[in-house]
Amino acid sequence: MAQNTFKVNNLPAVRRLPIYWHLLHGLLEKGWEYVSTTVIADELKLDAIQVRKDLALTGITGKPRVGYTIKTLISAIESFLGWDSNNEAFLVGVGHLGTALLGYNGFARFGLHIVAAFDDDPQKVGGEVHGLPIFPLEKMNDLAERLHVKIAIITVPAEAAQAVADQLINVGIVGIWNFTPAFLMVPEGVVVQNEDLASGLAVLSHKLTQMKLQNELPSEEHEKGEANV
Amino acid sequence: MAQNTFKVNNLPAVRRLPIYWHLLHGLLEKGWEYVSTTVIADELKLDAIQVRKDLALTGITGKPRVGYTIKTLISAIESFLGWDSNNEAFLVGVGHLGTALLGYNGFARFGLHIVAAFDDDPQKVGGEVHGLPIFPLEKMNDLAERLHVKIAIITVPAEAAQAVADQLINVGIVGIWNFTPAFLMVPEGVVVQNEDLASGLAVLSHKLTQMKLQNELPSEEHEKGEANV
DNA sequence: TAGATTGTTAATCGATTAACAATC
DNA sequence: TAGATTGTTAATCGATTAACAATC
Repeated sequence: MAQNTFKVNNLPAVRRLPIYWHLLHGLLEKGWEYVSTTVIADELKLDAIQVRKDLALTGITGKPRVGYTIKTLISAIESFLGWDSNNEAFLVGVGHLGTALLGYNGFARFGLHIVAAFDDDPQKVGGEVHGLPIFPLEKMNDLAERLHVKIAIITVPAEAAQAVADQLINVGIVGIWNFTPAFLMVPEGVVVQNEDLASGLAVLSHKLTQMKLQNELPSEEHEKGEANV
Repeated sequence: MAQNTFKVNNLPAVRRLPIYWHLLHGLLEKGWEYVSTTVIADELKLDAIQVRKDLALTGITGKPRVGYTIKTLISAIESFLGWDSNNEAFLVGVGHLGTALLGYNGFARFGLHIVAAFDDDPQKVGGEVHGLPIFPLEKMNDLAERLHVKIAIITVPAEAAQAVADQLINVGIVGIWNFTPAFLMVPEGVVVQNEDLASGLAVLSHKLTQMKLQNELPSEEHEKGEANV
C-alpha cells in the first residue's frame, strides 16, 4: 500500500557507503569507468549481493554485464549522504584531538566545514589553530545565529560534554558529533553520533584475545574440523 | 554436546562494553557500590535485558534485588577485553591525527601504551612528540624485536597504508588499528580494526537527512499515526 | 513476606546470504 | 548468441526484545 517503502534505515550499510566511496575514487584514478559489484566485493572482502543491496540504497542502478558507472555511483553516494551540500560546523574543545580535527582538511570532501572553534581556556581564546580563531564559549550564540550553523563537533573532556551539548542545542545545533565517551542526553529532534575511540579499541582487543585463545586451544575444531575428543 | 558454548562473538555488544565501563566509573565516583541493569539501561537509553545479556559476556553475575557490584563489573569488563594487561603499541604516521593520539594519554587506562612513533619525513625523524622520539621506518624491525610489540596504530595517508601494514606485519605485528580509509589486505592471523571517521560522519549525515525529510513531509505518520490519505 | 531484580529460554525483528529470473 | 551481471524475492542467521521462573 505504501507508495514509499522508505526502508532507508540500514545503519551498517550506511557505514559501508564511505568505504565504497573511497574505493571507487581509487578505481577512477586508475582510469576505470565501470565497476561490477563482484569486483567491489572482492576488493573489500564482502559479499557481492550485499554490495548490490547497499548501493541500491542510493537509488542508482547498474547495467547487466557492465556494472555501474563509477562517476554516477560516487555522486549518488554523496547525494544520498548529503555530502554534496555544504555544512558548516562548530568545534568545541581545542585540545589534542580537537586541534587534529581542525588541521585535518579531509572533511571538506564530505561537505563539512568547520567555521569556528571554541574553548574555555583563556590561554587559548583569541589565538588561532590552523588559521581558525578560537572563541570563548559565550560567543557561540552570536556566531550560530550569524552563520546558521547546525552541526557541532565535541572534543572536550567527558565531564564537560553534557554542559557543552546543552549550550549547543540552545543555540540551534541539531547534529552533534560526539568524540567523548560521555552519553549525551538530548531532546527529540537532535541527532547525536558517538565516535568513542574506546569502542573501536574494545573490538580490536577482543579480536586479539579471541585469537590468542584459539591458538592456545590448539586444534579446537578448525571452524569445522572433525571432533577429536 | 559442546562443553564450551563460546558464543562470544557479539561485536555490537563488545562495542557497548566501554560505554558501560565509562558509566560505571562515573557511578563509582559518585559513591555508588551497586547498580542494577535497570539503572544502566535508563542512563544509556538501552533495554535492561540487553544490558544484562551484554554484561553476561564478561562472566559476571549479579544479585537479585541488589544488582551488580560496580567494582567487580569494571574489573570484569577490563579483563574480558584484555585491558588489564599491558599492551605495547607502535604508531606510524606523525601527522595531525597521529600527533593527537600520541598526546592523548587516555589509552593507558585501557592498557595500551605507545612505545614508539615512526614517520618517513626526515624533518620529523629524530624529533620528539609529547616526549616520544620519532624513528624512521627502517628502525621498525629492530625495535619490534627488542620491545615485543604486537599492536600498531596506522595514521599515515591512505595511499601509504598498505605498504606500512605490510612492513608492520613483517616485523610481527598481529593487531592493526587502522585510522585511514584504506582497506588493508592482511594474512590470516592478523586482526585489523578500521576506525574510519568517514563512516561515523556518514551516519550523522544520514540521520540528519532523514530528519530533514521527516520534517518536510509534515505528518507522515508520527511513527504510528492514523493513515490520512 | 512481597517485590525488585537476575538469568534463561522463547519470540521477534532486521540484516545478511541464497536462489533465480531478467537483461544487456 | 552465451554468459556475466543486475535486481528482486525467499531463506537463513544473528541480535534484540519479550516472557517468566528463580532468588535474595
